[in-house]
Amino acid sequence: MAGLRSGQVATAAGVNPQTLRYYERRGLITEPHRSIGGHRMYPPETVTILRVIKAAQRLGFTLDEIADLLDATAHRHGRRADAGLPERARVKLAEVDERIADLTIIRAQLAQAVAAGCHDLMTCAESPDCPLPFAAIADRRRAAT
Amino acid sequence: MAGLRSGQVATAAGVNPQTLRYYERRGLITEPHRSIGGHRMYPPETVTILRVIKAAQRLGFTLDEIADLLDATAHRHGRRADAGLPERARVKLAEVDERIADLTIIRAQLAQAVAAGCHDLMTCAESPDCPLPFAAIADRRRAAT
DNA sequence: ATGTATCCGGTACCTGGGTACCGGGTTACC
DNA sequence: GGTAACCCGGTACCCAGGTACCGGATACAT
Repeated sequence: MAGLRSGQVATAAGVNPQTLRYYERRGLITEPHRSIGGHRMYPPETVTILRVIKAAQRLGFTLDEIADLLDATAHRHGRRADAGLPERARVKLAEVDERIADLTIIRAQLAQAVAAGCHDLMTCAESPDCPLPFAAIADRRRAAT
Repeated sequence: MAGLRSGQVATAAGVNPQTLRYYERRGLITEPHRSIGGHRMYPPETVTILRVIKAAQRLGFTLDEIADLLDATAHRHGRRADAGLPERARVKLAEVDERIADLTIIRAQLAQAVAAGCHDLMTCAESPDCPLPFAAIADRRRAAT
């Protein structure tokens, strides 16, 4: 009846016990009941929630986004301007596509450098024959995930 | 004759002036000469070096790797067990391929979630019909860049 | 010679997602 | 009822790659 202790939950979900407290601070899991002595006693579904969090992380959602998503789930009585899962998944999908496109360009450049036999960055930088883009795209900063 | 001041170099290379000092600490650029008053006076090729660094970063090399690469360039009198640019580029290329493969799987899962019309993570987690992998792969941790 | 722009070193802070350590209190099992 | 294993809150630290702030000194143009 009492519930699971933090160590049990952590083991069952495959996470570090500290992570539970961290997620609690971040608002990803709700504060569990406490034993008389102050120890956290978790309901069993917490393990599922943790698995959901980990699955969502693998899909590229940040902890903040996941918190929102779980929140939206929790009190899903209608309106709530923030988009639900389907919408967010579509947005994330677009982000992933963009990231793949970025990496594909990078891949091509690396392949060219290998093919051209660039043996030294500084020499390449001064040679007009080097395929590497030293003339910086410079501006499109911070690629995601 | 004196050389460029840090602000001039930073502007020319499109980086923050603080970044120059940071790179110096990290061993990416060598300590420049100083004016009588102690101000750094850079040789003009520093701008090229910075562009090279930025280009290499875009290709996915870390600052430590770039430091090594520039180092290897600098005193390239023969032996030196650490691989040169061609070898490193091949390794990095493989890493990028792996990352693209990862993202492709993620992309497919997101697309499935969208197609299946998953509307709520917690509900999905309990439904056997949901395509999302809640039963964690869990172990293959920390995907790169 | 003076005003303004720039630079100095040192230190602290940022993002994101945790992990580690501490001294002391609680539970569980025999 | 002892004792081992666990948990508490609080704080500090980790990764990478920077950025920001500070008081004071320098450089350069006039």
